[in-house]
Amino acid sequence: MDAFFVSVEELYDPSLKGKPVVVGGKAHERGVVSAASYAARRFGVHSAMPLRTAAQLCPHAIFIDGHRDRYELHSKQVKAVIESFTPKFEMASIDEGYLDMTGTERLHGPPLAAAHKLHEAIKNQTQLNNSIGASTARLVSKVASDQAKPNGVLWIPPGAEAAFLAPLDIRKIPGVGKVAEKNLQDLGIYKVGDLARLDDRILFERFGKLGLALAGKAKGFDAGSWFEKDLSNNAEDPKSISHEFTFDKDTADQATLESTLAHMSEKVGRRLRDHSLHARTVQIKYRYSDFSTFTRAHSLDHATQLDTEIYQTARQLFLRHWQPGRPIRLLGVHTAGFEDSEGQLDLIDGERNEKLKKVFGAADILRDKFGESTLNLAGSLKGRFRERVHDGITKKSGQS
DNA sequence: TCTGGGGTCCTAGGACCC
DNA sequence: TCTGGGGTCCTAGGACCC
Repeated sequence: MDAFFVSVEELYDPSLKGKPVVVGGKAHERGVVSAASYAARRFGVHSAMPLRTAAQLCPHAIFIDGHRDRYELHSKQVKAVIESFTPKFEMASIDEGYLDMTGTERLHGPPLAAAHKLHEAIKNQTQLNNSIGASTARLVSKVASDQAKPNGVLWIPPGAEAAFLAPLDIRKIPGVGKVAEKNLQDLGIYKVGDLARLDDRILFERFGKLGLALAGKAKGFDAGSWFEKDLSNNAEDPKSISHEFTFDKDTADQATLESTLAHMSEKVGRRLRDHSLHARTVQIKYRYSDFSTFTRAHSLDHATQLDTEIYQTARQLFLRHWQPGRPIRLLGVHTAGFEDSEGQLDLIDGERNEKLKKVFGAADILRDKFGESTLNLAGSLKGRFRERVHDGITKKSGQS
C-alpha cells in the first residue's frame, strides 16, 4: 500500500488530501515519523525520521497521531480483496501482502493483466492507492512493487530478474540496512549487480549467514517458497512480548521509574494471558539520556503470566543495575522463553498461583468493562495510594 | 534535528553437563 | 602442568523490518 497510514487518515479527513501530512505524533514530541504523505516527502520528510526533524524540514506539515485500529481495519479490507484472487496468499505486514498466482491464468489472465486487475480491485474496493510487483520470486516482486510506487504496476518477466535488480542500490534489498550497506560499500559494492558478481564464499566469510542470503537475493533467487512454510507449529504465536516507554522528559525519580516498570509489567502480563502464554525469561531495557541502552535478563525457575511476578523480577533487575540519580529516557519490560504452562509448582506456590491468576483474570475483565485505569498494581501508583493488598494489588479509590 | 515501539533473527561468550 | 569435544542453556548486544 502507498503511504498507507496517511492514505487511511485521508479517508477519515478528506481535507488532508494533497497536503503535507505526518503520521506519528505532534511536531514537538519525542518520537519518529510513521508515515509521510508524498507532499511531505518532497520536503525530505520520511518514515523513521525524528518528528522534531520533520517539523524543521516542513513546519507547515499537519502532524497527527496514528490510529492503529483504523489501519488494522483497512488492512483487513485489503486482505479480503487479495483473498478473493487466490487462496494462496500471505499478509507480510499491515500494508504488504504476497499472492501465489500459479495456476490462475485462466481466471486472471497473464501476469501483467492479473497485476493490473488486482491493482484496480484494491483501489475500487478500499479507495486506497497501492502498487503491485509481479515476478517469479517473492523478493523480486517486493522490490518491483517498491519501484512501481506510487500507484503503479511493474512486471518482471521470467529470466529478467537479475537484470532488473543489477542496477539498483544494494540498500533496496530487504535485509540490507545502514550497517550492511556501509560494510558492502567498503568492499566497493554499491549496486546489486556488484553483489551478484561476488563469490559466494567471500560473502559468507565476510558476512556469515547474512552474506549467503545476500548472494542468493542478488541473483533473484528466493530461499524456498514461503507458501510452503509448515503451519504445524502455530506460526502466529509470538516468540516474545514486550512494552517500552520513552519519557517526555528524562527522569531519575525512583517512584516514577518503578511505577512505569509496574505499568509495563501489567501490559505484558495482560497480553501473555490473552495469548495463554507463560514466560520464563523477564528482561528489562533501560536507556540513559546519552542514549546508551542496556538490557538485563533473568530466567525464572518456572514460567509465569502474572503481573506481580513480572514486576518483581523487572524491579529487582532495574534496581540492581541502574545508577541511582542518573536520568532515564526509556524503560521497557520484555518477556520470552514461552512455555504452555507454568510447570510444576509446589503445593503452597501452586495455591498462591491459582489465586493470583483468578485475581488478574478478574482485573482483565474489569479493565475491559470500565477502562484501562480501573485497576493498577500498587507499584504503578505514584506513591499516593501505597497500601498493599493481596500481593500488590490495590484498588483506586472512587472506582469499582 | 536528536533519535518510537513491537517484533525477529543472528552472534558470541560463558557456565555447566557428560 | 598445560588444559577434549559435543551439547544445552543463559545472557547481552546488535542489525533489521514495518
